Amino acid sequence: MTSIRERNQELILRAASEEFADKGFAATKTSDIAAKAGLPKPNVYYYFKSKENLYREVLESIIEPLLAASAPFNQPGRPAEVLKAYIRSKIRISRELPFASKVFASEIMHGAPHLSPEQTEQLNAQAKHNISCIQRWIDQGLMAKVDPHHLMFSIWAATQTYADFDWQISTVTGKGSLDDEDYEAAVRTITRLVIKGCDIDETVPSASEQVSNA
Amino acid sequence: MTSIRERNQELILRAASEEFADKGFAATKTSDIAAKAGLPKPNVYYYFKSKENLYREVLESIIEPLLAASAPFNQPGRPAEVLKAYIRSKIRISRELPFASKVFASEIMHGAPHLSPEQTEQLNAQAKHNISCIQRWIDQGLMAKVDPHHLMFSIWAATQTYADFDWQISTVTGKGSLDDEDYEAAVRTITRLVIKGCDIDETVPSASEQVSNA
DNA sequence: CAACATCTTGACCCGCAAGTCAGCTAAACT
DNA sequence: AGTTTAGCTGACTTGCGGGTCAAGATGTTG
Repeated sequence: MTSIRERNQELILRAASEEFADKGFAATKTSDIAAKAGLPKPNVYYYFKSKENLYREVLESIIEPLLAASAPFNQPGRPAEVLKAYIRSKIRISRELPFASKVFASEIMHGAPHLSPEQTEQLNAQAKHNISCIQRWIDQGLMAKVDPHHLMFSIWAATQTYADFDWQISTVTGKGSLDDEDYEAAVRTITRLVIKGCDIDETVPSASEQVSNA
Repeated sequence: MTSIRERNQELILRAASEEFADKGFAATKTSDIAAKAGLPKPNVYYYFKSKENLYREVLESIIEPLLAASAPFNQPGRPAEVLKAYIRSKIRISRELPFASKVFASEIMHGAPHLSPEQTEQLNAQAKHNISCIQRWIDQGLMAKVDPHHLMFSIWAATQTYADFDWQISTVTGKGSLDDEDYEAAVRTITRLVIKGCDIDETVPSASEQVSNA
């Protein structure tokens, strides 16, 4: 049916996110996007109104996954489980959506000039919610008094870095790209820092409590 | 004497680092740099050969401070002191050189296309040194077995984030800019995560051992 | 003050990349 | 087959921004 349209839009979007991630918005040429997508330049404009539009769609595509990563904070749960799940999700995004992730980070670095106020508000609200959630845990004595803002910034940064600074990571580790085990090690390390840093004792194993309600 | 030259170069460099930090290399217009410096555009070219040159000088300016931040790793010292000093230095750089710092991060994000091989190598060597230093501590049983690579990535990311994602931090905290106490809290939080995450016990107070050699 | 160097500036050039368009081809529908 | 819609493309326009220049202003030195 509209499979041509869908296929080409997808090709262009994919190419665009790679190019934008690599070079940034301004340094990216639409002709390069077209070339990477294997299409002539006017096709890009046939499917997307403008370079900026295309960029916004790339940005758009990462927002929902990012919000979804905060899901653990939106249900009741003990600190250890929530934080672990959050860290794991954030790392997964850095791994599975590295380009869009990087584009997003770059956008934030420059003051989010292309994000709509609604998007900004949505992300901001979620961040604030997560922080207040942590504050509640502290008040309830479930974890140590670690500044929730700075804790969140550290988690955000430590997980995001695997998308943003992939070049640095490749250079320092000497590996072209990280494998499953590397990402597991990343999750382990960050989780450890956070869990131990917050003095969260993990007496109860994770699986048991969810099945039975005793 | 050459005070005109020095003054104007300084003005231009300062303006340039702000502009490059704000918008990135490609999106920055030399005319905007000139305007921010309060000079006509040709002056920029009178003092600096090209936009790229100017950019490289901004980059250059942050490398030495960054290497200096790793100084604690270059002298013998116990893990707690070294890591604390490193974290504090990195945060200080993010605070005191926020623009150049951001420019550098952006450069790294895009694969360091403007860094000379020597600069890359120097930074890389220092990073590897720091990591092997941590590995040695682990081997000596001075800290827990935390993957040194990922530990360094986390520290780098968590400290760097205060320069790179200042907008996000302002938005989430609701503050226009962070004050002394905020940066202290940042240092405290990151230090805590690292020290506790690495199971480093801080039995010996820091001051005593350096003065007396008993 | 003369002559020399440094600095400043408005006006200009030029290349590059965003975006357009007219006309084409290939599907889809009847 | 014939008509309509969707998709494709080479060739073009246009504006913007990096970089230059030649002439003037302002210092500097003996």
